[in-house]
Amino acid sequence: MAKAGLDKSAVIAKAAELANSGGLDAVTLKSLAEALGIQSPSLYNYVGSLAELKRELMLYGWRQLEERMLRASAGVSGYDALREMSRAFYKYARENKGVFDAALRYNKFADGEAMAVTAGLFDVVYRIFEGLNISRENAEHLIRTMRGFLEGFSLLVNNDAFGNPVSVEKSFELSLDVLIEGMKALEEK
Amino acid sequence: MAKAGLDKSAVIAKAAELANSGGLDAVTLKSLAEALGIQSPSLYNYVGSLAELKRELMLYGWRQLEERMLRASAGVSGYDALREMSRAFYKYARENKGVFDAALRYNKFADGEAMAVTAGLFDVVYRIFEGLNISRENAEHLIRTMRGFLEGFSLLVNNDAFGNPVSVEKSFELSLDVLIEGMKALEEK
DNA sequence: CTATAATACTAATTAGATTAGGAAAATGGC
DNA sequence: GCCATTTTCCTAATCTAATTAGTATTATAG
Repeated sequence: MAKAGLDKSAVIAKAAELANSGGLDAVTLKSLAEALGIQSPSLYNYVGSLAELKRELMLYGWRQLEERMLRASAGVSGYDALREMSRAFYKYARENKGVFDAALRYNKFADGEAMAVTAGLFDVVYRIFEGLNISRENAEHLIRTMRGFLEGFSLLVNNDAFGNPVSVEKSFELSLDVLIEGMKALEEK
Repeated sequence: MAKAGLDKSAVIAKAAELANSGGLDAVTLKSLAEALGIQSPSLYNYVGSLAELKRELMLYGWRQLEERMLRASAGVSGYDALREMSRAFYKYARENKGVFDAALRYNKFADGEAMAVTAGLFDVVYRIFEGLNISRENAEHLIRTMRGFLEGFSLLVNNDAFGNPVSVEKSFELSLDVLIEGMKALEEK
């Protein structure tokens, strides 16, 4: 049997592909092995279990998100940076449904590795908030507001949960307006 | 074999209990049957499959949410009603992690029954927004903003995704402030 | 050119969902 | 109260997917 010449990152990447095309539940060791042209037990050379594979997918998603968000906010500052970063987040979620689903579902502060992955992301976000004339304490809360909105809105869109035909893109932009105006109003008090 | 005297709603209720105590993944036909004191094949007298059971759990969650939100906003109007309703949503999510998870995960506008369940909920929300001096078109968008935030924030809290010790309750209240101030600012334009 | 490690395989086990077929309990009509 | 029907439950069997065990083959280091 010729070796397939795989490595862990290739396995994760293929799992990401499967997740994005068929949904996270379509990622099984069986389907993944088949997609890679090997037998499912062989996957244990790369991952410890199906659960671990999904966790890797979660980390993979957060790494990619960080990269996109970082890139999107480069060279921009203030509320524009916040907007650009939010759009990058949303765009990634829309274009990578399966991986995003994994990122959300296993989005826990359980261990060091998961924290390390999101730490970089937080650096970016904190830096943006520093340029926003917002107190450190409020920033802590408002970042949570943004996280909540971005993750929830993206999840809803990915689930086709908005039943009516009103433009989703417009809803997103208007939501950003509301959030930003709200933050500004808060600081003026 | 003495009959257990079950019916569909008792089965769903027990599934909800299992989901809330051990997480949605802890709900298997095996564990559910055991909790009910019957054998797993007997469950097919009440539900067509595991997938259908989870769907029922989703509907169960939305029905309960509607009831809570309706109750919370009774006798209140304007932005206070929005606040109370949001708090009721968040509270339910916090106190019913497993069911809420099911409600989110299967939150699609797939079929008539799912739409019927959430239709009542939307009536309540639309009525509140009518008292808010917000145009019908904007209301459509802002409801999505609120849904996004509420679902996302609740999910994050349930996943312990907020790693630092800053008060989550305060974050929630401040988020409502921001959202409401933002909406007001929007109307003043 | 060999020793070791890495990669892949087949075969077997396990858990859980589901199906098939049958027995016992409840129910409705008389 | 009694029978026919339906409902509820059971055991046995099947199926799919994860996982484990054990082995062969390919790569790689020296």
